[in-house]
Parts: sequence; structure tokens; C-alpha cells
Amino acid sequence: MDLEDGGAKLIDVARLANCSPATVSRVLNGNPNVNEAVRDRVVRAARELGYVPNGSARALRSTRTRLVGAIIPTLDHAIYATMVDGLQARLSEKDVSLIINTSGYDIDLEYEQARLLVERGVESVVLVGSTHLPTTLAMLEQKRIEYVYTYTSKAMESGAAVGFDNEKAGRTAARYLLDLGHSQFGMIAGITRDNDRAAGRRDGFLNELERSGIDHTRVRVVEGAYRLDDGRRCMQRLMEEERRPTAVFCGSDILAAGAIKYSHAAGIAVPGEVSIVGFDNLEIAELTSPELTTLEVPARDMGRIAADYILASPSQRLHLRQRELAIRLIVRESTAPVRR
Amino acid sequence: MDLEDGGAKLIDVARLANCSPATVSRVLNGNPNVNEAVRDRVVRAARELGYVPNGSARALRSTRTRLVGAIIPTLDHAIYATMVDGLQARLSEKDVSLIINTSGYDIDLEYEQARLLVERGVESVVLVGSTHLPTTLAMLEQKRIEYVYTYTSKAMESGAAVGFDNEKAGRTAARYLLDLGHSQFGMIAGITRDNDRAAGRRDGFLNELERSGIDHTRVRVVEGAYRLDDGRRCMQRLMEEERRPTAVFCGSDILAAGAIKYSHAAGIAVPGEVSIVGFDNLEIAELTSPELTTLEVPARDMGRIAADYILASPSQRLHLRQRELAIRLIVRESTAPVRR
DNA sequence: TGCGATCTAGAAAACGGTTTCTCAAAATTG
DNA sequence: CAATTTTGAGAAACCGTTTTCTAGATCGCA
Repeated sequence: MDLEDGGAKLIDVARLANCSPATVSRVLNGNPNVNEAVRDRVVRAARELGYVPNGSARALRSTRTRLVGAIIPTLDHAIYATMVDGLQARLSEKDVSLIINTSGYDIDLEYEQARLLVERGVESVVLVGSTHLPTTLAMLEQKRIEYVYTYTSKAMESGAAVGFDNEKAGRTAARYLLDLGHSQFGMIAGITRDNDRAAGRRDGFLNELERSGIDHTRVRVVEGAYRLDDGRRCMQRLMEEERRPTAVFCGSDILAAGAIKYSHAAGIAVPGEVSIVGFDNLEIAELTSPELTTLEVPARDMGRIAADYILASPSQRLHLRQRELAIRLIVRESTAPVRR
Repeated sequence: MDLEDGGAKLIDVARLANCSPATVSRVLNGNPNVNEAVRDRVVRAARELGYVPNGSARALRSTRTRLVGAIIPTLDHAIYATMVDGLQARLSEKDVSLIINTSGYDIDLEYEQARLLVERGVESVVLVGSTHLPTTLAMLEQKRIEYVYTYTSKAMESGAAVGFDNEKAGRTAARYLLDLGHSQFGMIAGITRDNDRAAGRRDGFLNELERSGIDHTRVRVVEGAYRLDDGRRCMQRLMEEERRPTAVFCGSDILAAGAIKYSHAAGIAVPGEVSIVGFDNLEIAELTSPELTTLEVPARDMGRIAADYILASPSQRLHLRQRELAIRLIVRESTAPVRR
């Protein structure tokens, strides 16, 4: 009768070790109040039976699941995949498992996924950005589930945030291009609907221009999803305008790469005729020709730091609630002073 | 006393709906043997209380967790991230959650993660490639957990596989370059240790060359991790050889992109002096100049099909056990007939 | 030696659902 | 209309752990 169904249970270990289930539980959980000899017998018995505890039972009784959820727009974009990679790596060091869901930038779908995560008993949830359904947040709060915003630095009343200031990032791009002497601007933003980050970048960019006397209505902003082709198309629209921009800020490196592609095809010199700034500093920023000037987003760090927050004790958390990471301008070859 | 701890439980719903817990359970699980009126009361009560079932309790009693695990080398490489994206999307349509772990190409670490997944009660595990510790597989089998190999088409005795034939892929690359008239070859392989896929690609490449009378000892093979810089360095080593190759096959697009970068810097014309073939057909293949000739790996499809297998009933599964997907050669600009 | 404090470990009660068993009422049948 | 089947719903057992409660054994110390 050795071909057991699922395997040995705790009580089987107890029997083999000739002790009570309670004792086995204590040994397995590192409770010190157990005699050396017994401990040994239990460990041996557990190994012999190939015993693996039943997580559901454990979770049910102890009300601790050691489960974390993350809901991100997509794994198809390196910026999120890398964040998750960092998050997962750090969590798994502490035997915490990560359930991941992709919402495709849809906050209604996000709610459904959050609900499922709650049902699974996750103890924390990592979210992207700060645009979420009120019901989503209410549900998490009602269930006393920690949540962490990423890619944004503004935490709400409850919940924490680890990320950067998207508006400041937009301003940085504007400042840099202004300093190069540009005065004709265009922007290829990501889709800003339900996306505070894309919107923040755009607003920061426009605001900084405005502060330097450039009316934002004179700045053409087009939006595209995060695909190469969108970048191409958007750049085309920008360059077919009556007054061509000499400087274009893109909401992501992918869009920027597409913009460069289009420029090549259309015989527009980069950065000779138009300077292009990307966002993210993905590996591809080094692959475009010319190489892409861009803003570096600390994706992996965000994941790691979010994990640190989650793993911290409630008292430690207070210090970690709001964490703004720096974003750096990486100057490469796709930008130059404006040509007279 | 409304500020409840975690929220309402099933029994609270039962009380409010004035029925037994069993009935509530039936309603929530779509059991048809329940009167319309009662069903209505239960649904209403559940909504009113914001009831969310406790997954652990449910899993414990029903022995079904609706949890799937995936262990991949890294999320930092688009080829895996995209597969996971497809996998997750399909699974979540059926309310199955995905726990993901990255092993960093370390099969010992993979075992630890598999163990944790087993403990969590996952019903299936998605693995990458076919190189795994015997104990890992034994554990899964003993616990009657389905597992699926991806990125390889050879299933073992037990378990399923959805992927492609890496050796055939290597042969395809060789055939293509041979047909272009090349006779001096080099290869930049991924790290082949514990990596059947990278090794398969290399072997297929060398075998096909050998079949055409090219001694494999004359083909220099260097290995690099999957970073741009590794591609650069490897290409350098290849091109500093006495007899320079005129055709180089790279185990991934990233390596190929690095190789092209190096060639540029070193003033070696691509494809004039050396043809370069990549592998994966990532988005970056369109960004290099010249654009990269490469082999397309159906990453997203693998994820989706793996999900289909997992979601299938045991009887359906038999048909799906081994699924070989086609890989296509995408000819772009980085390859050309050998120069006389 | 005796008495409280400290260890050690077992018995039994949870945890929050699902499932089985049972039975009354309603519907169907001859 | 009686006998039989079907339907609807409750009572109670159960899933596999952890935790609380309890108590015997051992120890320290007066």
C-alpha cells in the first residue's frame, strides 16, 4: 500500500516518529520547546516519508499565507517584467510566493484580479500607478491587505508607494531640451487614459515648457500604445505637421525607437533635424542608431524595494511608506543642440 | 461592532440569508439543486456583506486549489516574460492563478522553488526545457502534479511538452547559411551548462554543418550569457581568430545585437564581411542596423498552449501531451551570400 | 525534602469552507 | 389516491494543520 494518494500527512510523520501531531508541528516550525532526541526523530521521519506540509491547511489555521499578489499592465513590456523579476527574487528569499496577474491597463479587469487575489488570501498586493477603482482599494482595506503602488511616488492615505515622480521626469526632459535651445516641441505619449504615469510625464513636460514661455497648445501631443509601430505612426503624424518639432519627447523607449525608425525611413536626420528623448532606458536604448538619449527608470529597484516594504514588520513599514527613487537622464546620441 | 477583522464568513451569509451554510456553499459554487428564491437571498446577502470566500479553507476541503506554478530562468529576458504573459492571460480566463518563480538557470534552486510550489498545492507546474533534477520530477510525480515542459518538444515518460525542436532550429540556421555559400562559421551560443535548449541549438547547427562536410572542430563556438555585452565580447573573440568566420549564428537576438554592435565598432561590415543570424525574433530584431535575420520562437503561443493543456480534462490531455510548434526563419538584412 | 518554576509534549479545539448523508416535501406515476 | 421518485435543504463530518489548554516530569532552591 505504498502508492499513496498525495503523500504523507503530518499525522503519518507523528506516528512514525512516535509522538503527537502537535510535536511534529512544533519541530517543523522551529519551536524551541522540544527535546533534541524527539526533534531528531521527527526530522528523520519527515524526510523518510517525503513529507510536504499542506499549505492550505497551514494557511487556514494560522491565517498566514505567505502569499503576495502583483497586478501589472503586462509582462510584455520589459519595464514591468524587470520590476516583477526583482520583486519575486527578493520575496522568494523569504519563502514568500508571488501570484502575478496582468490587467492590460484595464482597471475594471484589475478589480476582478484583485478580488481573486483576496480570495487566495494574499497578504499584500503590488499595484502599478495610482489610478485604481475606489472599490478595489476599499476591498483591500476592508480585508486589511497591504498594498504598494509602484512607478509612482505619491502614496495615498493608506498604502505605500515606491517609485518616482513622473511629472518631475517630464520636466527633466523638457528642461534638457530647452537647454539645448529647442523651441519647437512634440510629444509621443503613452496612452494616458487610466494611466497616471503617462499623464504625469506629459503634464510635467508641458508644464516645464510653459514655464519657459512656450504655450502648451503649440505643442502637439499624440498618443500611442507601447509598440514600435505606434512610435512610427505617431512620429509620422508629428512630422507631417505644418511646423515640425525639432525636439520630441517619447513616453517610452519603444515609442522612441519607432520614432527613430520612422525618421530614418523618411530621411529625417536624428539628431540633426530632430532630437528624440526616450523613457525607461531599456536595453534597446543602446540598439537604436543613433543610440537613444533617455531617462532611466529603476525598474528592478522598485521591485526589490516593494518587496522590502512587504517583508518589513509593521513598525518598520512606517519609515518605508513613501519612497521616491531618482530617475537619471542618460545622454546618448539622439539629441543635439538645435540647429540655427 | 462593524469594524470586523477580516470580513464576513460563509456562516454570516447563511445567517443573513436565513439558510444553512451548506446552501450558501451550493449557491456560490453554482450547484443547480437550489431554489430560485433562496439562491437570490444568498446572492444578495453575500453582496451586502462583501463576502469573499476563504481560498485556503476551500482548497483544504475540496482538494482543488486552482493554482498553477511556473519556474522560469528569468523574467528579464523577453522570451520568457512573453511566454508567461500568454500563460497567465489564458489561465486567468478560467480563474486559475499563477505563481511564478525565477531560478536564474540554476536547477538546484529550481528544486527548492518546486518544493515550495508543491507545498502551496499547485495543481500543475510549467517548467522551461527538459534539464531538471531527477528529484524535482520525482517529487512532482509522487504528488501527482502535472508538469509541462516548454521551449522543448520532447516530453519525457510522464509530463507534457509544448515547444519546438531546438536542434532542428540549429540545423535550419546552418542550412540557410550554407545555402548562401558560406563555409567559415562561428557560433555565439548561450550558456549550455544545464541548458538543453542552448545545447540543442548548438548541436543542431554543428551537425548540419558536419553533414555538409564541415568539420565541427573547425567551427569556433563561444558561449555568453544573454546580455548585449556578452554578444560584443563573444563576437570580438570570434573575429580575432586567425580564420575569421563569414557567418555567425547566435543563440539569441540579444547576443546577435551585441555582435552587430561590436562589428560596427570594429569596422566590420554586416552583412558584407560577416552574416549574422539571431534567435528569438524579439522586437529588437527590427532595431539593429542592419535589421536582424533570425528564427522566430513562438513564445506567447507556448504559454497559451501550455495553459490549454493544463486546463484540459485528463482525457483531452492525452491528445495534447506533446506539441511541437514551428519556428520560422525571418530573413532581414544581416545576412547575405558569401563574398568571393 | 518539599514546593514552585520550567520544560516537554499530548489532547482537543479551532480555522472556514465543502461534501456526504439524511430526510421532509413536492412532484410524478400507475 | 397510494406508491415512488425527485427536489431542496439542513446536520454533521471532514480536510490537515496550528494553537491553546493541560498536565506530568524535571529542575532549582530554600
